[in-house]
Amino acid sequence: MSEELTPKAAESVRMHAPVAAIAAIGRHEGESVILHGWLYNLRESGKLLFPIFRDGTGVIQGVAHVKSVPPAVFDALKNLTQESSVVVQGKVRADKRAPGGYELDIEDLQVVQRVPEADPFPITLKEHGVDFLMERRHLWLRTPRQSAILRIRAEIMRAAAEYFDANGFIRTDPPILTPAACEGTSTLFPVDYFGDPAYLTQSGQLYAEATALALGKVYSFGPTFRAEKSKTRRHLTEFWMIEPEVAFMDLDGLLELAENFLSHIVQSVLKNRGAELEAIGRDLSKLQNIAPPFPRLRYDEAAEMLNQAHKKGELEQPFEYGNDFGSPDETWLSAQFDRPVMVHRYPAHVKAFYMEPDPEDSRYALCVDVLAPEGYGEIIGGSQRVSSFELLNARIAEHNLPKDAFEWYLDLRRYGSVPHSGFGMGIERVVAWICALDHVRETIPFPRTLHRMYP
RNA sequence: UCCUCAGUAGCUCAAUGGCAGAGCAUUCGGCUGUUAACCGAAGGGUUGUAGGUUCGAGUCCUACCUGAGGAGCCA
Repeated sequence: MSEELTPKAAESVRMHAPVAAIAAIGRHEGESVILHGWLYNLRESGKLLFPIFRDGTGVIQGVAHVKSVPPAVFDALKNLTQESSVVVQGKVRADKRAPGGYELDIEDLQVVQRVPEADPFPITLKEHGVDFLMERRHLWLRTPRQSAILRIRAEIMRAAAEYFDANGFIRTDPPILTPAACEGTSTLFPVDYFGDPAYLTQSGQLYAEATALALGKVYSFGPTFRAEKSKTRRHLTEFWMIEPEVAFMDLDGLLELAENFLSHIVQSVLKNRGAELEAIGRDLSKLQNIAPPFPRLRYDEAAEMLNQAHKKGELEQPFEYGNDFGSPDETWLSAQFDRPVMVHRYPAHVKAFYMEPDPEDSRYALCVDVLAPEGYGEIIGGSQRVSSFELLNARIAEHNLPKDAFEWYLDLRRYGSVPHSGFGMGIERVVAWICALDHVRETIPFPRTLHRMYP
């Protein structure tokens, strides 16, 4: 292998031009540039070749006529196979016929690795099934649509961290390995920790509460794991969550934080990744009106809306007051608004043990679920946390949780307890909504689902 | 865990119980502006597995395997 690379590296000495990224190639109009990339597709028409190159930033069509390039370059181009890696030099020319506005008049070509035709790149430009693509996720990522989604994902993560960093939050990441089940073992992945049982975290929240009482405003950002056998377009067993936690913040403050935070993310994606959104066919008008204030709905009001919807035949199943919303309920509710809707004050008994009861009516919890529009359902879940030692202690007992494992968590109420609130936002669901994808498996480079661990 | 659906060429899919097919991909040939280019030709099959019904099964029946969609649970 090394003897094959050496002469080719030497050959590149003959190329003299700046290396350009396709996304920014317009800056070099009229100039010769070098692209580092791969062959995306090759069309030919007699003595004219139209190779399309991609470099990870975009796609551009090259043009080579048999008389315009050296015979060796023409032959090498003509014999290129899909996804062969190349270094190509050409002159940038504006062309109205080109989708990106520019074409490359090819001058020189160095083939880094030619994909053999006996074993061609499996993902063609035609349709493929989900199973086939998921088995080849490592190659599927090279397609324009998938790489655009990953760029948008990266922008969502960047903008999310930017919002907190710019507003006085300190990033404090929780452990991934946790010593005990927080809310029952059934949803956790067990691991062997030097002979002792340990679990992959299903939420950093409890730890974020500790760091919030140390630092005031904090957030954590990392992977979380759920061993539930969920098999839907909204679930992964490994997903990324960003979780702010703020000391002295009540539920009203949390609602404001959530709407400002989400709006910042959407507006940042529109500003910095508009081209990618258009490339995947996103209707931008649906995102442009994502700005505060978001509609707020008490659980009771939402329940009433669901009942009316059922009477009108818009919902198949009747909603039973007192239950948590089912998936079809959330989908219907979120489709009623042009921006995320914040449903708050659920019945306490359907929510987690650590949620503060509403002082005006203790049957309700000071909690909120944020449902994304266009039927995307829950993207944020949060609450004001129980601040009373006595109440939290009683709740832990009621839920038959192992008290020893929660001693440190109770300490947070023994020593300088304050009202505090926080939420968790699932990154993949936000990416799915902003990109209008029908499945979260396309929102993360290598999804982990119930039946898939490869690649 | 439950419900529904699917599995045929490398891929996407056809085939009334009666000869295993098409488009794309690959190879060869043609074309000086192609836009998932097009035109012509070639190669390519243990119809998911096991059993059963039948003169005859890709097709009907049973079980299993694999995957997908949904429910529950959740972000």
